[in-house]
Amino acid sequence: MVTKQFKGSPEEADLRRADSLAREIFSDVANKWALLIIEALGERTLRFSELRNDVEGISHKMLTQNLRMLERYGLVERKVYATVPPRVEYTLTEPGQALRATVDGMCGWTHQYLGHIEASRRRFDA
Amino acid sequence: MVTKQFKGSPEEADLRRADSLAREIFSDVANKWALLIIEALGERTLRFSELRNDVEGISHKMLTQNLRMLERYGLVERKVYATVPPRVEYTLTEPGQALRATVDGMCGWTHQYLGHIEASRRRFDA
DNA sequence: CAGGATCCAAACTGATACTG
DNA sequence: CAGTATCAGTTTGGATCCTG
Repeated sequence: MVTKQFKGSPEEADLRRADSLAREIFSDVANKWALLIIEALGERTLRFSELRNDVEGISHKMLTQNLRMLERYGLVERKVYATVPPRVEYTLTEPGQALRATVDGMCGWTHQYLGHIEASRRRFDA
Repeated sequence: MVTKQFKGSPEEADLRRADSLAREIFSDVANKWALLIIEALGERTLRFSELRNDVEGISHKMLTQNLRMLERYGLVERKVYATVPPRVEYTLTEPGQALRATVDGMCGWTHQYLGHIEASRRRFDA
């Protein structure tokens, strides 16, 4: 839609594009694996295999896929060392660190309301 | 694992259970639909059909499914009015509001780094 | 070791039909 | 109106095999 006619001002158009872009980014980033990777990277740099261990339950494929996405978005930096065997390190960039701050908030929230949620869940299931 | 032997103290056991529970909650809540619903509910109460409109792109099925999950976790309250036609309203509970605060943070982050991300993406795709 | 490619299972979607 | 249920089609995820 909104392809043939355009009723609003150019500024309105920009806002709409920005909104849909923001929404797209949000949809990509707001998935558990991406956020758990961000959280795992915390302050320290990690290798692919270390991430695989730290982010419990993540598959090889999802790790690769999400790392590519995060790299593409400029949230993590990928550093390849031309050694044998190869060594690849991932580090949060500044935007990545900023995101991590909010993810930390979510983790804190989870722990804070753990008891409440567990109780509510038990109640609901009865 | 950790079923046959248990090496640590009982306190350690509790911490592990809490951690795996926290992780479970995080995994459920940290998906785009749940977070977008939380965000949409913001301060105001919304009906099912209003949510369907506000959370752009969500399917009937995913909306129902996520609302049940959020209700089960005690993050949204579901209020049914026995009228014809029926009216069902969803409101954030206090824990839900607390979560929303962190989701707001993520939304803010998205808008703040919009330009940076878009640029990085373009660079990566080249 | 890192990660691409492949195949199969599970999850999501959209449409539609049915209930209270 | 607000669901539940179901079906077909698409997408996503996991496991495995292969390479530099």
